This record gives sequence, C-alpha cells and structure tokens, in this order.
Amino acid sequence: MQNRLTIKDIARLSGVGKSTVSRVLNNESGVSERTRERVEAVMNQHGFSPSRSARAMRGQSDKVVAIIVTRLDSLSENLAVQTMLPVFYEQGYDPIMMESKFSPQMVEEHLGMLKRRNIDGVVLFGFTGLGEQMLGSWQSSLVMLARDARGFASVCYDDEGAIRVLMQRLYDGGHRHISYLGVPHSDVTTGQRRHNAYLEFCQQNALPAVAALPGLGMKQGYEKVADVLTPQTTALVCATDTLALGASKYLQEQRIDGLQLASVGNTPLMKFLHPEIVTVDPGYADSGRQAAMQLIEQINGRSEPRQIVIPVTLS
Amino acid sequence: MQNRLTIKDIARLSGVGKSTVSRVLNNESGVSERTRERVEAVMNQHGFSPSRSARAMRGQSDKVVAIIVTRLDSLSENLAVQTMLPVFYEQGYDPIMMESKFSPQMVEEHLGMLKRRNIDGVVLFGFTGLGEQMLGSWQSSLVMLARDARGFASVCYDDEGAIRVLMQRLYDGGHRHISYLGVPHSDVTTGQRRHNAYLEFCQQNALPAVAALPGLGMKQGYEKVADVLTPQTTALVCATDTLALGASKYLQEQRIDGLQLASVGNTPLMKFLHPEIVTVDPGYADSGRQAAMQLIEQINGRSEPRQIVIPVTLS
DNA sequence: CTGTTAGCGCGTTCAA
DNA sequence: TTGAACGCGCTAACAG
Repeated sequence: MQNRLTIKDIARLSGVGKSTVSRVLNNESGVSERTRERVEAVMNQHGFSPSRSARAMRGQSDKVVAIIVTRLDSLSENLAVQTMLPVFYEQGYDPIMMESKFSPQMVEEHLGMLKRRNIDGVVLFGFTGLGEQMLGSWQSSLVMLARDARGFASVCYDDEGAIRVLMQRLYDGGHRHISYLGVPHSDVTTGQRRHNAYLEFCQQNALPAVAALPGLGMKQGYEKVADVLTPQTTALVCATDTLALGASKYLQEQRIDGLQLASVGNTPLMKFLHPEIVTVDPGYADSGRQAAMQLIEQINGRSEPRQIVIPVTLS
Repeated sequence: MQNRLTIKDIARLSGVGKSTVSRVLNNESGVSERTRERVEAVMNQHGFSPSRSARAMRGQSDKVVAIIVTRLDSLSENLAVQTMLPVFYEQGYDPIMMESKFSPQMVEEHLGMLKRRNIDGVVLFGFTGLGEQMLGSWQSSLVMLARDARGFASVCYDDEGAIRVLMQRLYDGGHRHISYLGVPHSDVTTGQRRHNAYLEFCQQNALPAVAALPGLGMKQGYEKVADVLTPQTTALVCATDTLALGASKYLQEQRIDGLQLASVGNTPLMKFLHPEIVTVDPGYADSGRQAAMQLIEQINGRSEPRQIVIPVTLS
C-alpha cells in the first residue's frame, strides 16, 4: 500500500533511536518521562500505528482468534457472538469467523487451517459428534461453548437449572400435566441433561412424564408436538426456542388454545413472536463475554483451562 | 509457539537454497522439475506451511478481509455471509467479522481500525445514513452490499424487479386490491425503490395504491399493517420478510384469513413459518458470493469497482 | 537454473 | 536512560 511510516520514521522525527520508540510503544520502563511524551506526541500527530505483521513475526503472536459457530443463523449463538466481538476488539484481537454446520469434519478442516496459520486461539461452539481427540493440541488455546470436553476450557449453560426453573414456575402456576419436547440424548447437554432434569422434576413432584425427543429443528418440533399432547396436558416445556417455535406453529394451525408453552431460550425473535411463552434465559449473551475473556486469559497464560457454568436468569 | 520449520529448514533438508524453496512455494518459473518435486516432497513430508506474518511483511498484504454486517442476526445478511466465507477461505483470505448495528459511527470506527491494521479489503453491508465521505480512501478495496454508492463497487438487489414480480403474480392470481407495507424513503433501496415500483405497477394497471412505510422491524409491520387494510384488500405485499413476519402475526391474532401475503425475502425462517406466503428470492446467497469474488478481483487489481445487480429468482 | 545477499518493520540484546 | 546492531521468515535483486 502507501508509505506507512515505521518506528524508524518516528525515531527520526522525534530525534531518538528506534529502540526508544519501541519501548514507548510497549509501555516498557526505562524511558524518561520527557522523551516518552515527545515520542508519543509525534506518534499520534502522525497517526502512527505499528505494523501487525512485523510484530507478529517477532512476537510469535498475530493477535488473531477464530470463532467457529455451528451456523451463522443460530439465534442463540448470535447472541453469544455479539457479546464476544467487543471483548476481542478491545483487547486488540481480530476475530475471524467460521461455520461448522454441525460437521465434525468441517471443524477438523478449519482447525487444521487455523493451526497452519498459527492463530492464537479458538472459540468453538460445541455440538454432538465432536470427538475430543480431533481437538488435538488446542488444549491451551481453545474454549468450547455450550458443551464441555475433558481437558478443555468450556462455558456451559445450566441445563438442569433452566428446566427446573421452568417446571417450578409452571408447577406454581397450578399445572400438573406438563409435557416435554426435547432433543435426543446423543446431545449430552441440550438433550440428555435437560430431559433428565424434566424427568427428575416430574418424579419428585409425582407428575406424569410425557416426553418426545425429536431433535433440534423447528420442523421437528412442529411434527412431533402432537405426540406429547394428552387430553390432560395443560403445559408444554420445550428444550429450545427453536423447538417451541415449531410447536407453536402446529398449535396455532390446529387452533389449540389454552396450552401454556415454556422454553429455554429468550431470543429476541421468540420474545416478539410469542411473548406469552414462559422462558428462561440460559445466559447466551453472558456466555459469549465469558468465553472471550477466558480465551484471552489463557492466551496470555494467566489462566488454566477451566469449566464455567452460566447461571440461569428469569425472564 | 513450538518450533515451526522455516524455508531455511526446508532448504537445508532438501539440499537447496532458501530462494529456490521460495520459488517453489510461489509457483514461480525457473525451477527445474526435479528440484521442484524434491522440495515439494520435503515440504509436505514435514507438513510445512510458510509464516503468514513474514510473507505479509514482505508482500504488503496479510490476506485479511473484513465483513461488516449491520446485525449478526439479520436473516438476509446471514445468507450472504454464508456464501462469501467459503470464497474467501478458498482464496486464502481470513475474514474478520464486525457488526455496525446500523450506526454510521461504528462503521467509521471499524474502518479506522481496519485501516490501521492495513487490511486488504472490506465487504460492507450498507444502510441508511452511511455517508459516502466516511468511506474515505477505500474506493479500491471495498464492496458495498445491498446499496450502491458512487465510486464504490456494489452488489445490489433488483428492488424494482422483485416488487414487479410479486405484483404480477398477485395480479395474475386475480388480485386487484393489493396493499403495500414498506420502509421509508430515507432508505433508498429497500424503501424508495421498492415503494416506487409498487406505485408504478398500480398506476400501470389502474389499481388503487394503499401503502404504509413504517420501517424495517417486525414490530413495525405488526403495528402498522392495519393501516393498509381496507374492506376490499385481498393481498398484501411486504418489502421484507421481517415486515411480513410482523404483519402475519397481527393477522393471525386478529383471525384475518383469506389475505394473500407476499414478500421479498425467501429466508429459511420464513419458508418454515409461512410457506403460504408468496415470495421472491432477491438473491441473498448469490450476492454474498459475488461480493466476495468482486472484492478479491479488486484486491488483485484485476477489476475496477463496478456495480453488480443480482437478478431476482422466483420461488 | 540456482545460490547469495540485502532488506521489510519490529523486538531484543548489549554497550555506552 | 539511550542507541546501535542483530535476527525473525520471507521475497527480490543480483550473481554465478
């Protein structure tokens, strides 16, 4: 591109040596207040900013991280990404985006590419089928979201808590026949944990459990909600917003009224389309922030990988 | 990080000089077939990949582009981004994501940051209020999406065509009282052009024009759709999927049946929630691919900025 | 055809 | 407290 100035230019312009400029740039000690001020003055007078590539070459870190989402149009992941971007920018990291489309193979390809590019770290939105072995040598520079993996840092939602909160609210509202629409147990967090929490609550409160676990999609909610409706059913808990969206569509079409829906989610779309649904916020927004912060701490060696659980919020 | 090998190592291991390795790396001519093969063998035997930062420093290009979306959760922009990512990866570009949230000031900040980072190019999703002057010196390395700006490359939708197609289909279906729900004219493309196309069609076919231009949001569609419904109205055209979503919600709640909805959009969410709506596909997916390709061509100096219009597809 | 040499912009010694 | 010299991994200019 055009002639960007270098520390050499700044040095010349402020009448000092290159290394002094370098020291000022990195806030190193050993520079007199006077020279520091003078150099800084010259620097922002000319809008100087050091070359990333040159620093990267010396320092081994190019200050780039990757965010691997499952799908760009995932409502929940969007909320998380929205909060993590500002954190990365603030710390000077460039976040590059990748999409896995729920394919372990794509994740593997992406990680390979990232490894070759010598990237600093990765935030990976977990999903079923992701083997821990393919995450290879990323232990120290990867944060997994929405799922935990042994040896890796992770930010998870309180799956059991979310369901318990929903169930309790429905129970307190007088509901005694609460059905459940969820995700297969092959999905440990959204599937197994939430379903188990449902079953447990039913057992503890002597409620009949009526559940189906069709999957993650809207269409699956739409097609399978009928399976969990009995003549006694007065409420329905959905494991995700997306399922609830599908279920609602069916209920509307069938003109089935008077059924209280509840879901884990709290996404803006849901709040607009169906404000009447009882929701809990699993903390998507918070999870993004936390994941970004955790990753940065690990990159800087200020933290070991650790598991973070986001508390549920009423909404 | 760990000891990655360098061209020096490869040179030593294959018994040649550094520059020969460099030549092989860049597919330059002037290397005998035998040495080339030998070097290449050593290279992928050791899984060698050159340091990005070092190349960047020499070559002035770090092969990084930015994608500035208005909102991460925009349905249409998601479709475009999904198709542009693979294009960038294929060409070795790392796409970093930023969100403008419809704020010109944020765009300015982001562009400033990108300028300082010496990025190769930008894909910018346009919106109302974006002044051409703030795009400063990006003429040659920016592609604007969904909006055109003088002197800049752009990929736009065929706003007029999209509306005409919808209107024609409704007209052919026998509808003679077609209302319109759109966006204010301050938004030139989605607002003005689409509205004008509606008005023009009405005039040419002697139809009464009944329109409101509340804005882009679902809520605005929901609140204002009543304004355009007359006792004669049999069909409603919405400028965007999002507006149609809001309008449908109102219609469902009011139990207003027998109104044919139509919208410009064709997003997956829409197709699921309201398959009965007539839609045209403005080519969101295609626009992403095209924008990415155009940007890369400009970066490589193989193309001047030019305006691309994506043709409408029936759906 | 190939190896040698000289930087790119920066951080890091090491003397002064 | 400061500056000069060196090298990071790579490409480009110049010799062989």
